[in-house]
Amino acid sequence: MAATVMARGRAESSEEVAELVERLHGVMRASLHRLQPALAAEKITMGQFWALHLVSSLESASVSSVARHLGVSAPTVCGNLDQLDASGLVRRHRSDRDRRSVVLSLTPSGRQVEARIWGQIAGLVAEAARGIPPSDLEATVRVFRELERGLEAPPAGRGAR
Amino acid sequence: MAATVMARGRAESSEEVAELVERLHGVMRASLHRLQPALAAEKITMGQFWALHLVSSLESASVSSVARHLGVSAPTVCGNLDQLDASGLVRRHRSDRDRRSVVLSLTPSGRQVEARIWGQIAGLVAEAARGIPPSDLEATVRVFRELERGLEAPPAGRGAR
DNA sequence: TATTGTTATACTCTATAACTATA
DNA sequence: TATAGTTATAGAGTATAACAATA
Repeated sequence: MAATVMARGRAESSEEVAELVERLHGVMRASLHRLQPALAAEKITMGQFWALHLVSSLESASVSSVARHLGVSAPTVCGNLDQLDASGLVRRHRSDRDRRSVVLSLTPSGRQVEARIWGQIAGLVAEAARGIPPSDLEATVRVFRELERGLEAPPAGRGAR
Repeated sequence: MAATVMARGRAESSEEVAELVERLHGVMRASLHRLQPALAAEKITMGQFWALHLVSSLESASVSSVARHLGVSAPTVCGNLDQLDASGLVRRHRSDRDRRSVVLSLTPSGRQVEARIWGQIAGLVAEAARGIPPSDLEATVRVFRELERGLEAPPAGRGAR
């Protein structure tokens, strides 16, 4: 019955998962290498770019909200913002509603830099994805949505062993 | 004719690519966070693990061959190997055929550590992939093989803009 | 001269701990 | 007391440059 199918499915997907992990690692390092010239041209690092991207994406970005969405610590984001601030790409100002909090916004220059780098990233991946069937790309997006969801929360209460 | 279809396909996949990039980033950071306890338990870092994994995978691993396969510099690998060597997980010895070259091999302990961590990674991903249709996983592996291939070599001669 | 490995150095990313200001 | 942001510090990962030994 179903158990046989399950067992076969798991044995197969184990090798598939192993290959996926290696490819994921390979794609990440290759992307970073390919993106380096564009980042260097904008005098920005990858960490700074992700902070910039989140300030751009979030409704009302604060240090802690950016940190939360990126899954990094507040001091890390704070450091990235120091550099973005110094480069004139992001502005900080204290909130009037809660004076502990800092409201982040992009400068026009920050907006341009974010758009250019995001365009480079998308172009790079789109170029590498040339020739891949759209249905495969759609499946991949579905898989990654699910993987991210499944990896986010440590399944605390549920003993996996 | 085909141009219309192409244009539509590109506009659509542009958003798809953007989401894929964000999910990729999210999955990477989530995996690293989830893997931290296992790495800490083995007193090993992610960089050391990938070096260990390549010494394990390559036919006859040398510093330069590991560096090439990981896409990192020789000094980086050399440093990782220093630590793996000090932890008794990897052994180095000069090649007799070419005395410049160093032949790398896993110790029994290194083999065990590699297997345990690789198992953790695979288990983590397999758990997160529970419920994903096998056909979607297969498509994803195809996509990542192609993406890695497409990202590897800078398309030097071909002006992409 | 070219290649393999190593050391020296520097910079980024990351985290934890401690501190300040505010709530 | 708790929270937002920051500063201080330290460890890991990365790279380039300079060097040693060998080819």
